[in-house]
Amino acid sequence: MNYEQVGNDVILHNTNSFNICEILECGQCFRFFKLDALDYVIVAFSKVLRITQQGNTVKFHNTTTQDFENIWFDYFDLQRNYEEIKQRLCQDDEVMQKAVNFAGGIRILNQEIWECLISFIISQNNRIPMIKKAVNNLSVSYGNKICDEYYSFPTIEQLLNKEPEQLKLCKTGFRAKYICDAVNKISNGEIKLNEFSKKQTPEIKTELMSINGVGPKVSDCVMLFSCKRHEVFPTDVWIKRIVYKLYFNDKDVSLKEIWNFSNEKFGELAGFAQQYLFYYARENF
DNA sequence: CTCCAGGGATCAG
DNA sequence: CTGATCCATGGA
Repeated sequence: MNYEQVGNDVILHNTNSFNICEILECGQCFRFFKLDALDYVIVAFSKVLRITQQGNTVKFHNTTTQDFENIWFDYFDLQRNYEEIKQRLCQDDEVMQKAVNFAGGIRILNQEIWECLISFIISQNNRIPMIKKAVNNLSVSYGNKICDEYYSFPTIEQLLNKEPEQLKLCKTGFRAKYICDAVNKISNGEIKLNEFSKKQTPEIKTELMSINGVGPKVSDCVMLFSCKRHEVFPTDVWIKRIVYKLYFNDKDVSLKEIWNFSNEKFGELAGFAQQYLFYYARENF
């Protein structure tokens, strides 16, 4: 892979394991807008980025080499060798071979922790289109306008001292009080998001789960999608279904059995395996 | 109309 | 520790 600045765009050549549709639609991220097939607008880090793709050429519109190197390179996890990851996961595993064959262009985005946390709090018992709407409503109501109809996700300060009833206007529903609790615990220093990178995974999980409305699934998503903890295996209804069906011969198993299974089978690659399986399950069952 | 969604809190046994 | 019920909201 190599890249070059052409006018106002940065163009990636010879990109492998990269499909912008699969990356965005696989459920890890909620702040994007589809303009066309392989033509998306992403809002992250208070910036608006349009991406188009043709084959293994990816164009980042209206950006600079500086932003590409400082923000988007890590955001899209471009330093990681996904070919090797896929090869290791598919070794002696026909299920994973199908999943990877279906969507081998998935990459795990490295998102901002704060936004990721609030987004996945909203995700509980909710549907993806509704989650996207609620997150966007919060951004329009409390964030800053970046350009056109695009707004940055609100900062912690911008959500400070808001009542649950106010946040419900953004269609967050019963989760509004959970958002308030997250804001409070972070703003009073009880939870320090910027120290997560120094901590062990179980320690982060305990801290996240001290927030009302954050359980094992939401905390695993936050750790996988914004803390680079690839050994976790976020287990929701879809993952349960596909793991039963494809690995346990339709036998209903407990959460702990699924975690033990993923840990033994996928180990440090469990998070990647989860994304391939999740997208495969969502689109095919 | 009813049912349910990328879960988790709460309560009963 | 395991299971049932409820939660806002809106689309099917």
